Order: sequence, then C-alpha cells, then structure tokens
Amino acid sequence: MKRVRAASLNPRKMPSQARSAATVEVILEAAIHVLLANGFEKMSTTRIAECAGVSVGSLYQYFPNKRALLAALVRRHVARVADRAEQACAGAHGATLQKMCEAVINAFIDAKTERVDLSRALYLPAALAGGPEIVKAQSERVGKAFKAMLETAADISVVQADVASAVLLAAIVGPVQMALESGANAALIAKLRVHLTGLCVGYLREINGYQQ
Amino acid sequence: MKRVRAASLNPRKMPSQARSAATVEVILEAAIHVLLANGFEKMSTTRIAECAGVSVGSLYQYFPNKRALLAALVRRHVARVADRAEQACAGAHGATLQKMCEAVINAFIDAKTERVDLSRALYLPAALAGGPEIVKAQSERVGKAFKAMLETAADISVVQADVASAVLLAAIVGPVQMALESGANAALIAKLRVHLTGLCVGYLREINGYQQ
DNA sequence: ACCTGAACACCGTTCAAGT
DNA sequence: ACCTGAACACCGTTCAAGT
Repeated sequence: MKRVRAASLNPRKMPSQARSAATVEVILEAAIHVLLANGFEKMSTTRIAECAGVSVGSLYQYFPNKRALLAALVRRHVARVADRAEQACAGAHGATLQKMCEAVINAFIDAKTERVDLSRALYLPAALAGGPEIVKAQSERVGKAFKAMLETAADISVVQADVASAVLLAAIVGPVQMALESGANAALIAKLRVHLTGLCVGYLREINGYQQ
Repeated sequence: MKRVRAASLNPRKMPSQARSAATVEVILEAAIHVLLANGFEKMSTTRIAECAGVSVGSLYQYFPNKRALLAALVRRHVARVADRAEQACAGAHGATLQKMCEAVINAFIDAKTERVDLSRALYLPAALAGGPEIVKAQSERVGKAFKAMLETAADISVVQADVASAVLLAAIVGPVQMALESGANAALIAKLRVHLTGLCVGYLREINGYQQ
C-alpha cells in the first residue's frame, strides 16, 4: 500500500511553505492512487495517509476534513478542463460560429478523454464534495471566455450571450459524462463531437432568430 | 424521531406480499423524511429504521444494503419525472417541432419543480446509488417516446432520432439541476423554459440541415 | 513546533437469541 | 417464520503524548 516518494533526493531543508505545498501534492497524488486502485468506497483517509507516507493526524493538518480533500482533487481536475476550454475560446476569436463551437467542444472532449479513468472516478468525489459549486465557479470563468469569443463571431451577433453560455456549458457536461460512463470508444466520441457542436450552433442560431 | 404510521386502523391480517409492499413503502417514506429533515450525512440506516418504526434488522430484510434503498428512492423519483415526459410526448404527436419541444421541456421542468426540495435532496443519493444507470434506464424509455413523437412532426423529418433524443435528454438535465440548485425562482424557471426549448429546436433543426 | 496513532463516536451490516 | 438489537469491523476525526 505504501507508495512513499523517495525522500533521500529531496533537499535537506526547504522553506516550510514549499514543504507544505509538496506534502499537499503527495497527499493528493496518493488520494488519486487509492481512488483508482481501490475505488471510492475504500478511499478512506487512513488509507490515503498510509499511501502518502504520512500519519492521519498530519493529513488533517493539511485538510480540515475529507470533503476538503476531495474538493481539492475535483477542483484541480475541473480547473484543468476549464483551462483548455478557455484557451480554445481565446484561440477562436473572429472565427465563424461553427468553428468556434467545434473548437470549444473539441477542447472539452479532449481534456475529458485524456484521462478517462480519472474523469470517471472523480464522479462520486465531485458529488460528495460539492461538485456543483466547484463546477459553477469554473464555468463562470469559461462562460466569460465563451461570451467574449462569441462577440467576435464573423457570421452572427449573439444576444443574451451570458445566459446562453451558462446553459450550454451545463448542457454539454451531461452527454460527455454519459459517453465516458459507457466506455468512451472512438466511434462514440467522434459522433459526440459532431452532435455537441450541432447542439451549440443550433441553439445559438435558434435564440438569435436564425440570422443568416 | 419516531414517525410510525397509526397501526390500529390497519387490517388485522394482510396477505404477506401486500404487507411487505406496505413496509417497503413505510421505509421509503421514512427515508425521505430523514433525508429532508436531517440531510444526507445524517441519513443512517438506523435512523431510517427508527423513523419507520422497524428494527434495523427488518430494514435489511427488505433492502440488501443502503445503496439498494437509496436506489429505490431515486428510481421512484426519476420514474415519476419520466412518466410525465412520456405523457407529454404522447400528447404532442403530429404537432410542430416547436410545440413538441415546448411540451416535453415544460413537462420535465414541471415534474422537477413540483418537488424542488426532494429533487435537490436526491442529488447525492442518486450519485451514490448508481444514479447514472437508473437515469439511463428511464431515459431510454423516454427516448423511445421522444423518437416516436418526432417521427410525426408536422414541419420536419428528423434524422438520427435515437442519438438525438439521447443527447438531448442528457443535455437537459444539467441546466435544470443548475436552476434547482440556485433557488429555482419563477423568473429563472421561465427563462429556462424558453432556452431549453430553443436548445431542442435549434439542435434538431441543425442536425437536419435546417429544412424549412 | 510538529508529528503520531490510539481512542472516540458513529456508521453499515450481521446473526444469535428471542417471540 | 419472523423480528430484534447487541456486536463487529471499519470509518472520519481528535488530541494527549511523544520528538
């Protein structure tokens, strides 16, 4: 069970803040390891601490409770996905609506499928650790980037861009999660890219009265 | 904590199957009561049994484990919502695409908002008790009804109706859940109805190349 | 000053003992 | 035949005792 980092190579002394950050990192990695290896039911704080090579007491020095630990795990993952989506938005300024939607959808699906096992395994931790709030926080960030992108669209001027991006982001998560749960094979993912792009494009055109 | 049914009015004798069904019902109602009153964290099997007026041992005669109990709770709720959506599909045969989407979206939102507190409270139990599978099972049922409805549309002939309905159903859940979490005030719900209808109509037109 | 891990309260589940 | 609830293993969390 132990999966302690080789300690001998670490600097003998370290600023305590950096040491803390390193320990937090070790604990989070251990948590992921336990989650993937033993499943959520067996993911106890004791086991995580053991796997990280620290005592339970120490673990509770870095995280006030288990929920906080799970939340940190989920936040990291969601933030990574949100980063990619944000970059995609930034990169598609000035493009057509179709290209914009393709870019964002593809970035999102790519980020999610890059670590399918983790994306799937984090489903329960996310639910337990207030996932909706975490997702909401990151969604707002992506929502802004999405809105800013839409406003530069070459072939459409989107009204209600903020509501629209919030609805779209919430709508996209479900189908992607569904695909991940049911195996995430290449054919399914390819079809999903097309359909979710269609969902975005169609919706945005619809609420704008389909201006040419 | 006890919330035992008044037993004196019940028939002295009852066919054992019916008695079982009644006990299951009492336990499920108790579970809902505990969930709403004490929250998910405090929703222990002991407390549920106590509230239902049976022993823990008895509870485990009716449900093999806690997950199964939660699953039964979630299944009942999801089935109720699915019923409404199915009826809406049946009632909108032959209508325009716009009317169809309106009918289904409204039925879904109505069913969910009718018991906002329960819909919100069941979020965690659903996650823990294999919600995705339960939802998937019911979605397939609604998906068929949705597909059958679409094929009678007056103003469009939808291609890939089965994929489309699966994507749409998965897409709708997210935004609705989001609205429920953030208070579900009337103005927000009204806006949601319009936008989700737009999402359905726009998507279905888009993947059909917007045939007039 | 910081870490440790036995101890505590409580959980899900079982099963010997009752009726 | 069926119900009961003490007992068991394990969980999240704490804090007196160590270094």
